[in-house]
Amino acid sequence: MQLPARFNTLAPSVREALTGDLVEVRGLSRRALVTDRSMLSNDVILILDGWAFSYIAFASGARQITAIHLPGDLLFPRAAGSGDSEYGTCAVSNLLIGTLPDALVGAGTALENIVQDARVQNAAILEAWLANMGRRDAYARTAHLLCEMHTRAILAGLTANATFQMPLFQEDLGDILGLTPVHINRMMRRLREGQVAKVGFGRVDILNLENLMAIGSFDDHYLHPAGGQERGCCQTNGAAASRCV
Amino acid sequence: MQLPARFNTLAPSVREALTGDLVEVRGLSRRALVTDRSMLSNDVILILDGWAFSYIAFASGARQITAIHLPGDLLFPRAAGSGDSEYGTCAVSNLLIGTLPDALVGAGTALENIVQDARVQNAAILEAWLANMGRRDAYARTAHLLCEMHTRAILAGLTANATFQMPLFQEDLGDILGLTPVHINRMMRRLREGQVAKVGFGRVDILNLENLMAIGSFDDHYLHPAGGQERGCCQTNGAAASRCV
DNA sequence: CGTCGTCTTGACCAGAATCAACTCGAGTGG
DNA sequence: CCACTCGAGTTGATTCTGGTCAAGACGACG
Repeated sequence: MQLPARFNTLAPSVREALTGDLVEVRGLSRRALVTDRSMLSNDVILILDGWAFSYIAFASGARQITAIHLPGDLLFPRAAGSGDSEYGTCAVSNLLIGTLPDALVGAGTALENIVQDARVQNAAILEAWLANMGRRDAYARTAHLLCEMHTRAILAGLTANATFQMPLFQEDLGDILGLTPVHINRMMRRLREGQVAKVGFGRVDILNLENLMAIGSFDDHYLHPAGGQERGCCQTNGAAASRCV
Repeated sequence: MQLPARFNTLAPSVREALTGDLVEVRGLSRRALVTDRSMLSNDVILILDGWAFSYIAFASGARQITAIHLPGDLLFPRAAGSGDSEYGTCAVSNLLIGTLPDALVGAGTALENIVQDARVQNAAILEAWLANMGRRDAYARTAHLLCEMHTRAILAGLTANATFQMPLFQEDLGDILGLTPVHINRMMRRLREGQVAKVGFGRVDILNLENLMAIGSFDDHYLHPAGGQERGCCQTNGAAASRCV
């Protein structure tokens, strides 16, 4: 069992625990649902290879993608939803996943920290997405997403340069960013014409990363564990938010 | 120490653990920052009385509120942020909070389940907000938020009917919903003129709850622990999402 | 009484949605 | 082998939701 590159820095004992605790490793094909089987428990799903995304689908037909999962990411499935909204997770590309049973992941286990960190990380990304949607226009939003995916692709060991695979349709991107596919297309054109990034054929080529980051006012700190090396670093925050005094 | 109504159903032993573990109970005044002191650890903050919200503030001056905290809610502070975004939590009204030390909240403690549930709940709300912003127009979004706050006010024991205090400015509501204060105002007028809800003076009066829920296509399941009574209930999900086959 | 902060309203503008058509490549079947 | 379909991407024309700008109302407070 080859673990995702994300885990390369872990202590061998933890890597072994992770590998050993995996049950029900299985492959899924493009666009298959991953959350139909593991739903009856608090088991955690580990992405071993490929991409997936989680979404909320409304009865109206609208869909909001709430998370993208890359190799090494952990996924905490939710009950299938009720009323006019359905929760789900589905494979973007061909996908290899494993299940970590509830019991092996909770209090006092070797994996506790990993799982906890993943929860915190997932929440941080969700907050960043919320801020992205609420407070940036379509162009900046698109740029920000590309920056995030680029950084995460590097962290997942999927690339070392400015090119990576991103097997999402423009319609998917729209459902991530709260835009229509047509408008995603226009934003992509704008990025292309500005020599900032080329997106298409399931691939992203970043032509001018600095520029892209500026457009999306991207700051990667939310993708890294708190405070760099030290966990929970402190800094007195004199400035604070101007509106909260 | 009077615990929020949310905890009334807990076993007495857990209530005692909760009360006993609280350190540094303190009061804050309107609009004071709560995250400046507890930031140096993974301590958890419990809202004892009053409202608070967490936000991300951009260098540009824009702000996105990422969570509203009511009495009984738990809050997991994040480092103060860097680059062009600042994270923070501030008191909406006068606020009483307590701190639960990291060590008393982790693996094997009496509070483990409570804390875990709170994390899951916080994530569920965040996802609902994301979907709200991404896939509903301003009117529906506003209605949805009012429904959520109403349900949560009931769960927090702050009201038993269709009226409750909500000490947020229209500017705050805008920063929750990704709208301008002017447009929030228009949506409030529309709700008022449609005899659906009256919002103002720090108070919400829901005149027609059924209608309000319909406008916001509100479904409260995400505010309740998984599956109602049973934890992690299973239901085979034949329908699934139409676009993920 | 004047100032300040919040709410309110109207007029106007712009960013994104909508609608509709066309391109292009991959399959598919006659 | 070619016509056909189908799905995804691309583009333009038009509409409309929500933003921007600016002014006034109103209550709290010094």
